[in-house]
Amino acid sequence: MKGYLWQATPSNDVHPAKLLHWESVAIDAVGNVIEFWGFKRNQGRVWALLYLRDVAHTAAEIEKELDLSKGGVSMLLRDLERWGVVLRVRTPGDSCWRYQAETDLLHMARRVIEEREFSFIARIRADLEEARKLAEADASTGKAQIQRLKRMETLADATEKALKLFLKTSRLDVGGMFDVFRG
Amino acid sequence: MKGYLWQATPSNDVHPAKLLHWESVAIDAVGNVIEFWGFKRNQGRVWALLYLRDVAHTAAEIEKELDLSKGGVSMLLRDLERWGVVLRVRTPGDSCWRYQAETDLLHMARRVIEEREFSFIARIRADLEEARKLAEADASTGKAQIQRLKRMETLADATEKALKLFLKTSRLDVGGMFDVFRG
DNA sequence: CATGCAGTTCAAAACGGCTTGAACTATATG
DNA sequence: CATATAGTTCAAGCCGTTTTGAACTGCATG
Repeated sequence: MKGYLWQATPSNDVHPAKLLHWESVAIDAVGNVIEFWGFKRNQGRVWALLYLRDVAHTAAEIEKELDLSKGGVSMLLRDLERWGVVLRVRTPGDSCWRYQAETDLLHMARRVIEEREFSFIARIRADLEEARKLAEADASTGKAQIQRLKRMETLADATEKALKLFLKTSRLDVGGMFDVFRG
Repeated sequence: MKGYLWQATPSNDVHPAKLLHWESVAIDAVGNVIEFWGFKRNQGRVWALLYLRDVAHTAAEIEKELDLSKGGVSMLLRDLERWGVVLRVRTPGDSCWRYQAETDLLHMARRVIEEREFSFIARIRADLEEARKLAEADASTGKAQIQRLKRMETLADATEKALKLFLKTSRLDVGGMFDVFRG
């Protein structure tokens, strides 16, 4: 959840490798959702390219199609592979790796978010609790202020609860997508 | 939902106006949650200061307490006022405005997110739909690709559904907080 | 083992959002 | 009306994140 003022791929750009127009529209759309989920736009774009094409591509091909740098592609693929949404395969005769899309994105988004966000919220709650304890220890603190600190803790609680429900929901919602994304 | 590697207010900083240590811990914690919700960290900090102190402050005071710039405070207050979480009051005798916290933050967070996110998701869905239509119009598109484009639309659907539930939940969760945050 | 291409690394550049601060406008006061 | 102080605006600067590209490593092949 951040600022969402992305550029809308107004047209086939100047250096297009061979991406069809509709491909780039779809690929960028996926890039935007995934960015919304807190990942890099280009992680989503790489995955989307591989998923749409349904053919294992080499890093060099991805680089040309999406107009990214060699180093960038390498790092993006490493992330996607680590998260299990892209598979690195070596066709028997061929001497270099090819990459292909694997499983759906939300599956991985959930996992990553789960691990990332909860420690985040836990930290906030810990800070608020610490603040309250310090305030309580300080004789000059008014009763009402302690009240307000406690109420702020509810803010963290509510956020955590909401986040939990969010993840649980996306698990259920996506239940049907589990298979939907294969083939 | 973005990267959450914030600095933990390790100690009373160098130029503190007169913020107590526990105050700054709490204020920063609120800044962090609110940033998580997609707002500016300092919007949360300003609100938190006013809420914790429960006394109307002048812009100059806020500026000193939180070590912000004059211009920054002006803009932050404008946003908070627009969202209805901070009230601008003028005490009879006094010649300058004072600001005080009003209602809880989640109330406003929900409203703003609601309006912001849905147009965001709508846009993504529209792009995916457009891509699919273009692909369908192109004779060279394979059947399987159209399938995959449709499946990508489920990604937007699932995201939207999850978001809706998220907001609804936060509404329920916060139901009890509605009053909790007053006085 | 020399050559060349695939893949990795990382310092530096590019980018984007946030904040600053100086110039400006508005408003109160004598 | 002159002056002072509060509040606003916005171009420029700052800062964190992402991307680039050149140097490097590793591996396959002749």
